[in-house]
Amino acid sequence: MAAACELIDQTGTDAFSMRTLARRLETSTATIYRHVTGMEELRILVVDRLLGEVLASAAGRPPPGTWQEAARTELLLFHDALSRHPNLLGLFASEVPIGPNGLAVRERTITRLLEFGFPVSLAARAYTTLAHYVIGFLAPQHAPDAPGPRQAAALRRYYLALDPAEYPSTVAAADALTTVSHDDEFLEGLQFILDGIDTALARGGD
Amino acid sequence: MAAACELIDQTGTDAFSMRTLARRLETSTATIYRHVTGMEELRILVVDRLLGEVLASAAGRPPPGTWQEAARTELLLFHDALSRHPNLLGLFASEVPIGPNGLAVRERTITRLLEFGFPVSLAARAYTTLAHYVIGFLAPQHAPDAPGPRQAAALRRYYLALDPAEYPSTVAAADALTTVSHDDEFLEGLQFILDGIDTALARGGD
DNA sequence: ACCTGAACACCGTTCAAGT
DNA sequence: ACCTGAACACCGTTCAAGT
Repeated sequence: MAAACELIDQTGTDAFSMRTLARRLETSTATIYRHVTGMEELRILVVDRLLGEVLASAAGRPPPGTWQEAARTELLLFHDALSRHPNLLGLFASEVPIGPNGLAVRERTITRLLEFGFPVSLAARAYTTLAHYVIGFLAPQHAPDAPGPRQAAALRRYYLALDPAEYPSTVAAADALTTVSHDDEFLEGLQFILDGIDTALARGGD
Repeated sequence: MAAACELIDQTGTDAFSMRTLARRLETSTATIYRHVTGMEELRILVVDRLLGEVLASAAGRPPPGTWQEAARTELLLFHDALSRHPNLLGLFASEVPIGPNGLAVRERTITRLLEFGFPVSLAARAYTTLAHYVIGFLAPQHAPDAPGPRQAAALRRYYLALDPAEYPSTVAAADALTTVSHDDEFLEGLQFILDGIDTALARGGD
């Protein structure tokens, strides 16, 4: 798993294959099949390894003062771990992570919400919504050879070059759509969701 | 593009390749390269074709009464189009869709928000957050041979079989996490975001 | 008991050679 | 001008054969 993570970190998802991994481990592809059932399990285990980092990075933190703080911290830890391993992003789109570390992260987040008095059903819906947001936010970033800011600048130029008669709103919003920093955009979108959950909580959380 | 969409609809993303497409079109792969630059452009064009369906399905609808209604309608049209072509889901994770139909859908959604008095910056942030949510919500669904409900039932059994001492919150929330219908879950998560945007709008939308 | 070369059935992409 | 067979450099996965 360590070798697989390193390989993806260094060369990207596309160059990662059973064969390149076997070469790095100085063994053969057939030997890898003695440890995992196939490519799919390999990817699941790599994802779970990253979630292990998320789990570890939370150790020793002071307990959160509010549920919003708790939720924001959880999401930011996940966001930060993926920032350290941007090439792993593409692995998250396909499945609900249910490896040991995935379970532990989900358990911790839901527990935090319940501790702050959330009804179980609201905690569950809040959790899944937040999880969907963070996946959706991070998924497009892993486009090959898109180092982020450069892509945003290109997108901005593309929007600004559109015919303002046909696309008035897009042209007007070009800056707002593209020049907000990655981290700020993440936090601002997150705040919408947290405020919406707050509204539901105030209503009684049914 | 029609052949490519059909092929993916019928056989899934995995079985879709230059070779299978060429076979269906009764031509050779090299001929396809006379019309598109490669696999990536092909995927972008297929995505844009689906967004064309989204655009068309909105024609002739009555104008929305509130901005929440407008936003919900836009997102539901997108959601419905993907429900008709679940196998196309996997194509959405990788890039911001900027084909002609992608541009038109974005333009229409942002325009609606501006018409209801949104400041440009809030409209842009609302749009990107909603887009990220819908992508993140739909992305995991396209797992191969996962027909949805069956997978949810399996996930529920998996959660319920966990050690309640180690995963108390996950076990307690197992039902809430897995038995809500796909559509309801989508709408409930969406409502969090809409309420959060409402809060920002009431604050003045800065 | 553990490992692996070689094979099988695939990929995306290119290009010299045909019509 | 348009099309394509065949090639190139790859895949994931399997298994008979070796140590």
